[in-house]
Amino acid sequence: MTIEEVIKSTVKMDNEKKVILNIMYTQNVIQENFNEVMKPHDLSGEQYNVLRILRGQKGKPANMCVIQERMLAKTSNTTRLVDKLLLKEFVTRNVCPDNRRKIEVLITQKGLDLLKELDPKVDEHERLFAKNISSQELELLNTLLEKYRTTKQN
Amino acid sequence: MTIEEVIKSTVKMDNEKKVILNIMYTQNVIQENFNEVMKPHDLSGEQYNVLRILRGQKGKPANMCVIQERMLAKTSNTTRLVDKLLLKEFVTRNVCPDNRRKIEVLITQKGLDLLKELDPKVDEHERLFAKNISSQELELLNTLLEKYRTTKQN
DNA sequence: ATTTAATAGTTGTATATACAAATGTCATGT
DNA sequence: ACATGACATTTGTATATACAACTATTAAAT
Repeated sequence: MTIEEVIKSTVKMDNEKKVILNIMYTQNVIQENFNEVMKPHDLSGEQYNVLRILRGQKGKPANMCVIQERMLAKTSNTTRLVDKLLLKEFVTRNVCPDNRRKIEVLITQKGLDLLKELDPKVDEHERLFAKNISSQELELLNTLLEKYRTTKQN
Repeated sequence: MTIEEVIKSTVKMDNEKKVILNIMYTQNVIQENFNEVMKPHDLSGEQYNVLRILRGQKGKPANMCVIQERMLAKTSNTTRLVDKLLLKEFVTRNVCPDNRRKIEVLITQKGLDLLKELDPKVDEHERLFAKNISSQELELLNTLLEKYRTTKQN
């Protein structure tokens, strides 16, 4: 389905506009599919993202800054995401003894178990769309997106 | 900046995962930039989107269904978006006389004036990223995104 | 030692997203 | 006419995003 069909546009659109709509809409499709994967586990996509970051720490505690800078959506509110994960006992949160401004967030065994259960589902989700294009095209798509978003200063 | 640098990942990531992160992050970058354009006018990106759809109706009233199906984010709440636009007097809302279940939403002159003022800024926003790649690459990017998101039933 | 600035995180408010339930209206069958 | 189901929209609730204001702590300057 072309992006014109998606938004039921009848007028001709130039490629500059089309690419923006294509990126926005594709992100939407991916996200909706991902949320479907998470839904049976009562986890939002963003909460999953935080858990994944914490696992990546490999036992080293992460403070809020670290979580924030590893997230895709740089403006999301880490405090409240961690609140939700704390309620579900997927993480622990403690004041850092060396610097009491900082917080040490750690993933619990319960959190690690959940991630392990989710791993194959997430892998499948990633392959679902990727298998629509060849591996050369996949690599090209990555290169083009990176190039597209990197605005040269001048 | 590669996506690995963005999320400060040290481990090797396969292209299936990378492309998802690239799409998600690129959408984020575009959206943040777009919100910056809208901010001085106290308009959210989604409110702008509804106004743009209404202008596209060329005087023909749009009901909620029509607005919804033309929006990129298919699950967004049109009622409340229109509420906000109504408060700012950018649209009118009336019950459809032929079918009282339906609502006729129309853009006002004030709304049209605002869009006219925004047009050049939106054009500039679209070109900002597009000029990072050639027109052939732009076309290729559109094709790849479309192909990527279109999952074959089987 | 005290002020000032920087840093880390939390909280408040408005808006948007996601989804289910509820309301009101219309179309159809009997 | 009345019940039933479909349709169009609204409302409620939980979560997330965007952003500014606030609190607490630490570091630096004098």
